[in-house]
Amino acid sequence: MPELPEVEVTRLSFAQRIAGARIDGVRMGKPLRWPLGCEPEQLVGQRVLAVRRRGKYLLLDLSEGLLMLHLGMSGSVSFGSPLAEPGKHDHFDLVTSLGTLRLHDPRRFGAVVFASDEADAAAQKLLGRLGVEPLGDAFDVATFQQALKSRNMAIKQVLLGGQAVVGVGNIYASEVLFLAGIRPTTKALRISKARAALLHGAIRQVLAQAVAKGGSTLRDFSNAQGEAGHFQLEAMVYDRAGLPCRVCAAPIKSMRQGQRSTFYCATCQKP
DNA sequence: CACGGATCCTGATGGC
DNA sequence: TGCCATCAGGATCCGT
Repeated sequence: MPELPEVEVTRLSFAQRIAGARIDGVRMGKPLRWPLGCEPEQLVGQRVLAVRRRGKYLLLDLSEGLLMLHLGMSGSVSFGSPLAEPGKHDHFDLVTSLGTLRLHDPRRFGAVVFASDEADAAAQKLLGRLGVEPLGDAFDVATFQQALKSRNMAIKQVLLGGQAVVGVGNIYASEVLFLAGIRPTTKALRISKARAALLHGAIRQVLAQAVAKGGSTLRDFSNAQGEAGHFQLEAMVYDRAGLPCRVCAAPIKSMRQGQRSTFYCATCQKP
């Protein structure tokens, strides 16, 4: 469910409401991808100062530490008071004076990890190698062109890799390449500067628009207040194999790249 | 180092 | 209460 826009929409939906809250308790369900990294009691009594985002991670700044949340493939967050009794896929509750933050994650590829601060080894392991934020000023055309020049890999794989830029997941990778007119299999280092500039613009445009519209998701995305996103109504290629291209009417093609499905229009997107 | 693949887990879907 | 194969929004880890 969660690519960068969904994570950001989730953040926006509860960051203000949880700010200043005192942590009163922690409830853990089944194990997630990684252990919490501290005793749950260590969190109790701390304050949640702010909620930030880095890539697809939600970062809760605590009065004495940092709590990193990742939604994996199937995670979603809700925040409210009171919340219903935890269901079988609710694997982490942070009970606070202002409401309960709950991670619901059927596949359990998500994680909640504590670090004493951002320089902590636990934080560096997860955040240390992340690329530049696509919606920030540091994501400039020249740097992006440079990053592509060194990669002898299909451009779609580079986008998913998270080193040239973070936050582009499997859905938006197909969408962004369609908008830029670039075939997903094109090697990154063979993309001209002009086309790299187009791709750079497409990434910013698509992600920013998805955030503005409340996040995407084909099936079940909703923010922490339970409101659904609308981007799925506008996918140009993702999950549209065999359907006519919205621009040229040629049938959308699908293929596998690195165990992930890719969708593209062979007419609109050039190698 | 760069790259490709296996891997974690549960649920939905479709073919037979 | 049918069974089995395939696929799903991520990304780390490991072998080459």
